[in-house]
Amino acid sequence: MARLNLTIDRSSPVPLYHQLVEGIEKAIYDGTLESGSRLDNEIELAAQLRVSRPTMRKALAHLVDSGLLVRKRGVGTQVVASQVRRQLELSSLFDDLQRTGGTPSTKVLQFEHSPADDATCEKLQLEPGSHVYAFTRLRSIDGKPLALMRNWVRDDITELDTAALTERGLYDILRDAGTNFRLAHQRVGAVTADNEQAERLGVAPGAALVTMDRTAVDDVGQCVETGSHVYRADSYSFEMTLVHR
Amino acid sequence: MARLNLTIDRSSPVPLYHQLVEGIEKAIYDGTLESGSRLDNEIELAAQLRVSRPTMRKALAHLVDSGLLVRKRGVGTQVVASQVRRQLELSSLFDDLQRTGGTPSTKVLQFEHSPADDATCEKLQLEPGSHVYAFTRLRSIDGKPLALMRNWVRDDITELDTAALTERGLYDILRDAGTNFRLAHQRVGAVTADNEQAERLGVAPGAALVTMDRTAVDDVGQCVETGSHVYRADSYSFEMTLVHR
DNA sequence: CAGTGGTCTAGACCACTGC
DNA sequence: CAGTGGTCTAGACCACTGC
Repeated sequence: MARLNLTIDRSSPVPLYHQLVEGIEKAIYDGTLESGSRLDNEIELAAQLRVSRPTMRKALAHLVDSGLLVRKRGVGTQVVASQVRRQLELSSLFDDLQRTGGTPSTKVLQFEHSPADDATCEKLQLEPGSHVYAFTRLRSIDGKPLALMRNWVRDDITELDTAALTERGLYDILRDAGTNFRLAHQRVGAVTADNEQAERLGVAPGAALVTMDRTAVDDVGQCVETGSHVYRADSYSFEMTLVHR
Repeated sequence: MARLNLTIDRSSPVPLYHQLVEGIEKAIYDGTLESGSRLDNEIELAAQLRVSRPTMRKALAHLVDSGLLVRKRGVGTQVVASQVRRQLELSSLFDDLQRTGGTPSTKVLQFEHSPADDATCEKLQLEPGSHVYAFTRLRSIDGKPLALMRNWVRDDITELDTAALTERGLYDILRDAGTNFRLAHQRVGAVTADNEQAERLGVAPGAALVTMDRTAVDDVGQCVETGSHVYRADSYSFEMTLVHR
């Protein structure tokens, strides 16, 4: 039962519970806390680290949610098996593409700013006839085509154009314009490539593609963006970790 | 700004915060709390419902996590747009298949209880040469083939056989045997059907299939099960909601 | 039975938001 | 500036687990 050896900085603007999370994460990843090992009980941990029990609990709950710890009443708190943890990785929200490591590039195949059809207005919760940005991008990694992405974005957040979308990711642009994303709903499926998709993505017609439809919501409950993407199945898959509450 | 009108039962074994969650969920779904409307601030809500502020906060945090509310410091708490909520649905852990509504049936195509290969031992974190259950099932809904599922399960939880797997879902059996699932790591992708898969699933060779590989962990950090599944893409997709913390 | 996490309270102080 | 959610404390009591 390894004793935690963290230093907490009370003058830091970083919340105590978050310092605890980071410290424990680090201890798990560098091996101080071994895979499968048990932690002291939360009351003792709180005393050792000189924080209140609720603060300690908040940190532990966060680590449970992110899949690093499992807890059981009457039993204790354990570090989850490393085999599983290794898969978790850093799969944070919306950075699917960066994760792969290569250099991404984007080509804007089509761009317009025009009245949205009814289905799009419904999805983005806009008045019928509202204008939206609609565009199609081809995303490549190290020059190799990976994804064909069609998106619709509300036009009252920031101005979009082909140049901006070529230079930067959509979420990057929207975040800079003050959007705080909170929720995304995704549907992932499969399809075979039609002739156009095959040509754009450099695969044979009939090759398997991963499809992803997404709608994203910001911190004031507003639908900001909806998109319909296809990815080459030979070089892309979605990873996710489900935590049972 | 709709006033919440819930009744809290302090003699109930159901935790207060959970009663609050259920009450607010109900108010959202039956329209008492309209899409996009603002709730009173958490201190007032706590006073109205005669609970402490931390308890109220715990309930609200849960609703934020499940995608029904969005909060912003200095601004307030709002109900998220109904278009998004409608998609969230009840996508709880591991009930992917039940969700579709039809009557599921299962045919066990292959079943063995034998020493696992090294890759499987690694995944399930077992000593090399340990025995595991390995089996392949065909899952149909209303008689229509939907999924071809290959699984490996540790053998020290409960006894498995073809009859049990034909009658009941794997997770159902394992839960009954005392397993409390906590985590699952999934990878979802796409592939085209080979001849055998096509025949089993009743599609043409080359048709698109959704692939899913999963490893599941219980509440003591142990890997219980790993599986590799393929689904007909024309009748199946994965839905998920990502919440940004 | 002792050990553990789970729930709940009543408060204090603070940081961010929007006018 | 008033209004809001975010952080933190120190405690009480309870329910489940495994021996």
